[in-house]
Amino acid sequence: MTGSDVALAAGVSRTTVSFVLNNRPGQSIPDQTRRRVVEAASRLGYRPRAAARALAAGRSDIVLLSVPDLPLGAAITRFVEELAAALAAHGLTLVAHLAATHGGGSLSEVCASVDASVVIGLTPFPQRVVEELHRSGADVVIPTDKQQGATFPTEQIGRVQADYLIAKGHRRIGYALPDRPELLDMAEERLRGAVDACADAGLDAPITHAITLNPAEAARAVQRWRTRSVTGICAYNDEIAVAVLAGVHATGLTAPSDIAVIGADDIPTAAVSIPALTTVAFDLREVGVKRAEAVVAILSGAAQHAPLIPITPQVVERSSV
Amino acid sequence: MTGSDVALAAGVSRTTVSFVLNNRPGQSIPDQTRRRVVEAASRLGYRPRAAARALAAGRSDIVLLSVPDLPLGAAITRFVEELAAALAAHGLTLVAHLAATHGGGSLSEVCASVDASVVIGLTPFPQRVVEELHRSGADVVIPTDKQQGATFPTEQIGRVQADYLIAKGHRRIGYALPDRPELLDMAEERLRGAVDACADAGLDAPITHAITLNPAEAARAVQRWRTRSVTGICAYNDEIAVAVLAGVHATGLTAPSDIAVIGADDIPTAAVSIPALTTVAFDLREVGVKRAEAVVAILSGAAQHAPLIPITPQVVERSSV
DNA sequence: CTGAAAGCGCTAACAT
DNA sequence: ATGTTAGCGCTTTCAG
Repeated sequence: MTGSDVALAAGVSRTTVSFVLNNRPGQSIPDQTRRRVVEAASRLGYRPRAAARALAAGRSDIVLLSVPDLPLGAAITRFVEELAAALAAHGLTLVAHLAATHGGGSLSEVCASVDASVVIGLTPFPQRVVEELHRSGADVVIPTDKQQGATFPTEQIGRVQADYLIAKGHRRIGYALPDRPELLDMAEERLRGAVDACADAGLDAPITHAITLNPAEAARAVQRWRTRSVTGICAYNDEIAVAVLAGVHATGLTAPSDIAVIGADDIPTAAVSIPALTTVAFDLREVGVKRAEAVVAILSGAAQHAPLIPITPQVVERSSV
Repeated sequence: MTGSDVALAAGVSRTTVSFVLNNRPGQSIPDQTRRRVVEAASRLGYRPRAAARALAAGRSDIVLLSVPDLPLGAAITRFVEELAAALAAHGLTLVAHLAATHGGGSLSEVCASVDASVVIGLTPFPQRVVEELHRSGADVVIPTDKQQGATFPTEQIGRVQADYLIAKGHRRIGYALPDRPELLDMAEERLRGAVDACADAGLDAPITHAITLNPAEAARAVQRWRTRSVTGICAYNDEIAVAVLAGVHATGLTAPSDIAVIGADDIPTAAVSIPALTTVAFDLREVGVKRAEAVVAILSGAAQHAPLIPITPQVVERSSV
């Protein structure tokens, strides 16, 4: 099933087939001919061979998304779906590279193997990786270290958490950090928002503790917060929040009366934790389509870098605060 | 940086470059020449262009994994990593297609766009989708409806759950099904294992209830189980298990004294639920490498279909049973 | 043992 | 407005 077959079947030349199937602008092809070609193509079940197209055009229509193994929950899924759909609308195809350590190495190899034109990450790629990626054939890599922050700025979520606690009357805030080092980058960003919120409210910066997913260890952290008279905890995410909740339970305390905790991400189990977890949710769907637009703009030379896309986190009130 | 550049730099022909870089067997190339080529290639940072290679060879080295949006937890991540690594060892590259509904449609489009030679799913592809995929250029698609079951059989996990409960003295078992319809296929497989275990022990089949991630609704299910004197619940997965736990708490009961619950998957938060969730974990790493071997075997014509790969689930004892 | 030559299926100048 | 032609970078018979 090649383009020539279609040309033959439609009684036109190969070029014409290419023109109409790619909807090449600046060509005035009679609707009559156009229709014949389209009809022949679909009748024959013609699918252009991606490799040939990429080779000839000098660039593929593959967008590679580097997905770190992070528990971002359903939000990230929606983001990916929306991104894929929006990209597809522009003729681009999204595939993902799942890696525990989203460093360089395997990513650039995959990039070369799939002949990706664009590589997208959730957090900025270090300059070293960016160069590696370009060497592997990527035309555009976003986000990069230099030009901007993460795909979407997550300080907002730390800020919303702290603001909520503060509005509820808490004056001494704690921040529960994850213990997994890969999460630290993202955690610091979220923490920053909480720090700012406290500063704006004239409060001390949150007292941080790293939390392990283990009730006994979480209990220790809770105790330390208590001795510093912390009454409200912002957790990096819902997993950590649930661990903190386990910690307060293990120390014989109860949330929210003794200590309030607010999570982030609104994972499915947040609603069924004990007590039900108050958390902040955010919708990444719009980020997905905005990202896609940015990619298209850069690819077409209409833009240099992808803009930062704000998110608007919203607290989901349940009973842990 | 093309193959000709390397040939020029190494003072050999293009053909020779291709031969040594691909380690083509049946050619006796002097180590001297071989070394010169390799050296030149690495010095120039040569990367063969995937599109050109795929076009000429008639097949790419891309393996596409269809990842449904299911909360399979960390296990799946390990599987993907291992699969990717094992595939890479054979010169194949793994990329993922993330889709909420892992039906046909977009999958086959992505397959065509990335020019994948192999498409792998977690659960069997319906015959219709298999054909679509082949039309999109996939040489091998696994698992298919006809030939075998899922990539790894998960009945085992239902069986292990029920066996554990039975060993603890429970005679009336309940099974907590997810309410999301996309999960039903997999849930039924797991349930089947529990049903078998009960049958083998001479017990009635588990009483099933669909569970929503919502304490009040879960409580209703718990009450119904109670009136049927169920004392032990197997949950489809840990999320559902945590919801059941919330249900027993909401009805004023406590686990495990009033009712025991065992989950599946061992998600990170299982350790910090209240009470800590007893669950069954399984290691998919070996499945990953076995799958990769099967793919290579099929691609080389040494095998027809991929074998079913057994998993050995193990219960992680905590305090909900 | 190495090189020359013919495409793989498609795009894009260039010609008609 | 359509067809002709020349590659894209690589693999792979087939000669030398």
